[in-house]
Amino acid sequence: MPRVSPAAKARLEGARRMQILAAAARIFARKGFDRATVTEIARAAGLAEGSIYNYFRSKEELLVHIPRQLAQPVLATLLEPTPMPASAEEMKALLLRMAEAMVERVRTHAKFLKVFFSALPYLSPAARETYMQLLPVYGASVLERILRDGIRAGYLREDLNPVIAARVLPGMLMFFLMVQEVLTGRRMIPYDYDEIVPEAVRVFLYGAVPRRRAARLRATGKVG
Amino acid sequence: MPRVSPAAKARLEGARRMQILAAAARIFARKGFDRATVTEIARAAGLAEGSIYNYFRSKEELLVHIPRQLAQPVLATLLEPTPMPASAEEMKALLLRMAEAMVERVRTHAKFLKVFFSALPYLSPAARETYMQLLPVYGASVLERILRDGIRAGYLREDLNPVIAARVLPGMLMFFLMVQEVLTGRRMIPYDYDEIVPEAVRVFLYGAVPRRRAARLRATGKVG
Amino acid sequence: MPRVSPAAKARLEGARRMQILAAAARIFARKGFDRATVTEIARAAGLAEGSIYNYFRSKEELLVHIPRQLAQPVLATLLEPTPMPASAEEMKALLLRMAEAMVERVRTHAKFLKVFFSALPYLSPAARETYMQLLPVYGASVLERILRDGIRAGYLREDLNPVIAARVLPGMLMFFLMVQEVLTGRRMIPYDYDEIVPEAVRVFLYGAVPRRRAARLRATGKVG
Amino acid sequence: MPRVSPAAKARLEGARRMQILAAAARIFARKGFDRATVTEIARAAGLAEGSIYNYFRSKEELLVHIPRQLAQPVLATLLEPTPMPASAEEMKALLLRMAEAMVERVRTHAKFLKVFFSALPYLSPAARETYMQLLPVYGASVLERILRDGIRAGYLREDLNPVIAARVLPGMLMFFLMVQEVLTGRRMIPYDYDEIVPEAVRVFLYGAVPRRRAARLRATGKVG
DNA sequence: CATGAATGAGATTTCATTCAT
DNA sequence: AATGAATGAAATCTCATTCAT
Repeated sequence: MPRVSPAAKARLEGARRMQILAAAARIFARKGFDRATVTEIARAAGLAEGSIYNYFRSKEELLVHIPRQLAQPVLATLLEPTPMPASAEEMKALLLRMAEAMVERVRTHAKFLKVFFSALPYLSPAARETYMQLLPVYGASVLERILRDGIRAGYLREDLNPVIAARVLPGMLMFFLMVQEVLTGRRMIPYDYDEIVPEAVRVFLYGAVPRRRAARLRATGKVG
Repeated sequence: MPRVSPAAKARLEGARRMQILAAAARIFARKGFDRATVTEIARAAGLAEGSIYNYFRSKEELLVHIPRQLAQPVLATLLEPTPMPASAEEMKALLLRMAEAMVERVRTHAKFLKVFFSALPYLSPAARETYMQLLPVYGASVLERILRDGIRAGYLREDLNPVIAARVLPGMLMFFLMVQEVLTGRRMIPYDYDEIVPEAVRVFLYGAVPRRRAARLRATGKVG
Repeated sequence: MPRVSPAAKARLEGARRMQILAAAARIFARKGFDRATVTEIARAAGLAEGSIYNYFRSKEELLVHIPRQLAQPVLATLLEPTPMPASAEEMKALLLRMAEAMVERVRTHAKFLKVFFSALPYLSPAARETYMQLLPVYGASVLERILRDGIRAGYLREDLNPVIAARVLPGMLMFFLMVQEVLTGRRMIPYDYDEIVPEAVRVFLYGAVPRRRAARLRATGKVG
Repeated sequence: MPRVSPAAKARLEGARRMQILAAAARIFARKGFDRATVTEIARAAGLAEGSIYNYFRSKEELLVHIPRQLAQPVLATLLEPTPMPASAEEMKALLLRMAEAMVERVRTHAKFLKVFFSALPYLSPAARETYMQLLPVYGASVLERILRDGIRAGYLREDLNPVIAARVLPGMLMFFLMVQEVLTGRRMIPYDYDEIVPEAVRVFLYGAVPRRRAARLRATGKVG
């Protein structure tokens, strides 16, 4: 005969799991998966080493469950439904907002992403599969839909490949973010993100070549 | 009395070091830094474990020295002097060549990059510093110079920020490459790089917005 | 005020103890003393781990109490009184019956005997003493009496040593049984026990040497 | 280039293995497989814990290899080519010699056998398989051949089943030995083995029933 | 009494590094 | 310089036992 209701018990167990995962994420972020020790994680969670194993079968399981419980909110906001833009200006505003959100999220979760990228390549295939579902995180599919709409509506080039463009666009900032925030952890150029982000969006939308000249080039058929 | 001349000896020692580093890179790539064992590396190099320590002080030193000796050639070709483009078309051709080279190099060294990204965040500060010099590998500084020239020559927008643009441009492909080639190892969209690369370059140079419309928008002062 | 009478309470407690010991015996039999876990035993007994400790002080106590409560019945049937045989034929029939009973019992309790032999040598002296009383299980003393009677009645060799014979006879089958049923758990020769048992008894009674030849040898005084 | 000849190295390694196995056998014998610790075994062998693993892959492997290297001599002498007996007398002499050897060996290795029987039932199937090959140690197959020859030569009953007889004969002494020497470690009857062994052989060869009477019984068809 | 989460000692195993040869 | 056996610290995981509820 249980002294606490099953519901209360489940809630309590869930809380403990969260508490452990949070500690694990902290430690993993600080030292990497292989260098973090279970004892350390337990201490960080305010438990004894053995207690961890009442909630997770192994150290690897800790890693596998971190995103599911911890990154879920991040993923959620990233994928929340966005109103389709009706013009190039609206598109620009939307892209700016998305880019700013991306920057903010990466910077906030830089430490976690560090673990993420470190551990991923060497996890067991099963664990990797679990992680994989998190990867489209960078929102390529959302972008693709938006670009496709823009082309149909005529405010984006009709010869733009939305599949490819949706995959190269995020990288403009993401790679920079990865290097600066996740890998090196130090500022690489003397600009803030509120300068970098608009510039990236402007390049994406209008290109590096001056409009007049570009128009001329296109008119004479020299541009591909 | 030395049997071999000091020079010959140095050469021999250099060769041995290269041989060990090559083996280490292979093993690190396959299993990650922490999971690779010194014994394994020694065997792969055709030596006994103990012998490694005649050439490197520790396992970490192996990692630290890999880029310097191994990535040097990669870096070299990337940075080899390129004739400055004199027009947008030449610029486009140059960017295409650079992008293709980048794709080829990342794909060739995917396994090594895997280690690189895995190990980097958790290395000792000293080791990290060593690595750092490799990071501009993606050629940002070269690009920056090229863009600056283009602006000065007038075939790139005069309000383009060459510092930022040089950092966001490589990411367009690099992030995609990282995810597809290094992290997941599986194709993510049904396009080959000979379609992806030109599209990325085209977007960078001419933007996603149609030229005519863009020109008009810019003329009415609503853009930028 | 007790809700139940002390007597009822004692009965209940006794039942619980039996229930736990039965579960322990099952698990010990399956995995051996050291590899069985208290949790496992508790689950098999339909209790939680902690509850075990309300009835037994430790895991070893479980083992110590198993024979007393559980092996008692086994032992009892094994030692039940047998009518003395009056002739060699009756003796043969009796030995056959005893042997068959032994085979049946060993096979039935193979799992229990497995624990028995595994744990015995390493128990605390006290625990071992408890077990020891089970050892004459193989009924040597009963046999000895029967053989002694047979010699006195003249249908067994007068120079037969009943003490020794009573100890070597059971082994003919027991050792085979131990190896085949308890230790390896697989059939070792292509004969069933209904062929093996009579053959063993026949050898015991009439020997391996042909009667005529034996008679001759004995007559010439060469045997002995 | 090895400093020591491969032969010398192999010899040295073999010696170390023996040294470790001897220590393992001692410790296993004292505490049983599960309660013995690798550290303990290492200390007993005069090594550090880790060193054990330079010679054996796991603790279980230690157990598995003990018989092979330790019981090898025992087995060897047991299986050494024996001249086939040409008469019942020679057969008797041979059986006596074999039985005496068996007694001597069991008594010498009583402690090891204790471990052997304790651990066997719970080993991994693979390990058990390895052991299995040792089990016919008690010489059943050798005996079987000898009995078969005896039957063919006519000095053993032609209706004797050599397969069964070869399996029940060793048990006559082995079971007694197991109980007295291995399990309880104390003398159970007031006879020495130099009385027990001949009596067992005599019973096996000539049976418990007096020859004359047996002959008569067989003649009247009441036996067998 | 029943429960089962918490505990932490202890066991096995790995592996970077040392060092005698 | 090369070797690889030896080392032992450290890591993961198990499980008997306790104890608050």
